[in-house]
Amino acid sequence: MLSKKCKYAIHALVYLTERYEQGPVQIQDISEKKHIPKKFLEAILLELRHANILESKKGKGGGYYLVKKPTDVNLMQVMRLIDGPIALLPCVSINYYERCDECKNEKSCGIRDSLLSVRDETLQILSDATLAKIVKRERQMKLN
Amino acid sequence: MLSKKCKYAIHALVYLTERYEQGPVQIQDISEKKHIPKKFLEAILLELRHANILESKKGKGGGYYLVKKPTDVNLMQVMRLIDGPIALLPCVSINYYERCDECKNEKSCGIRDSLLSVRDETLQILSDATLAKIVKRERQMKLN
DNA sequence: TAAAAGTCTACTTAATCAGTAGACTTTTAT
DNA sequence: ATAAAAGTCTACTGATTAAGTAGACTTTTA
Repeated sequence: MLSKKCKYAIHALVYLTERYEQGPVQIQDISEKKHIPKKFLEAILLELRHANILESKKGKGGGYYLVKKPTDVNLMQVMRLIDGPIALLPCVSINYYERCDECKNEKSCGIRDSLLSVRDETLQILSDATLAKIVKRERQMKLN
Repeated sequence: MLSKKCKYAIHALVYLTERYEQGPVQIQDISEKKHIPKKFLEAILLELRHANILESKKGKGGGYYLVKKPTDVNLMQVMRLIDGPIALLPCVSINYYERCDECKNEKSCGIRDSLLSVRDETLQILSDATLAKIVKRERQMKLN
């Protein structure tokens, strides 16, 4: 399961994508509309800013806004940033690889094989899910 | 990520599958061969027995053995049993469903859609990964 | 009947999750 | 100039879970 932090991050990003290039949005605003604890949200947005996904403007009239293009941010990136590994075991992880004690030979591990497939399929779907696509899908859905 | 407990459970099951219908295998044996802390392994095997995947024999010459057929036990079952939900969010979970506060309308949630795909693909792969297939794959791999 | 096995309850210890508090800095409108 | 509005940053807190451990107990068999 994703952490709540990650879920909040995604929802905040979707909110900011809906307001892309419309000036800064205040934390307070996002917090209220998306029901995310304000203080917690502050920390999350800061993290997204440090990753150069968001930028902020301080002072009155300030707030957060998306600097990357909505087509250039996807769920894989966000999940990796906030929650870390996507793979189900360290021995099939790309960014957090660690050898597995239980098997002498990784090549002949029958478990690894399936979990590699899961990882690949998951990465495929998540990297295809850009903020642009998510928001587009929501707008289309709402027409029905 | 899977818990270590779940990883241990899978490795123990594979070990018992390799010895299917060859009489009980002692905890000590599994523990040593698979490098799993014995006391921890005891708890895991007990859980698998309560789920009617394993059966045990007490007393001297006792141990654990697989009662379900190796074709009837798959990674989806084991992961659900030990770690719980497979889905990445409660709102896309089959067995642990919970409504998501952030979206007014679940149908029009653009995030949900991708995570449903991830869940479906994952379940597909994991339920196809039976103990029989895993062991078969290992045996074939070892020939090379 | 002793030794070998699994069973069960109850700890423990460390890490992570999900936040909160509060002082600080920057910016803008008056 | 300065008050108010905004984000920044460090440090804490409390609850839960992960990963085991201890130890007494029961069952079986040679």
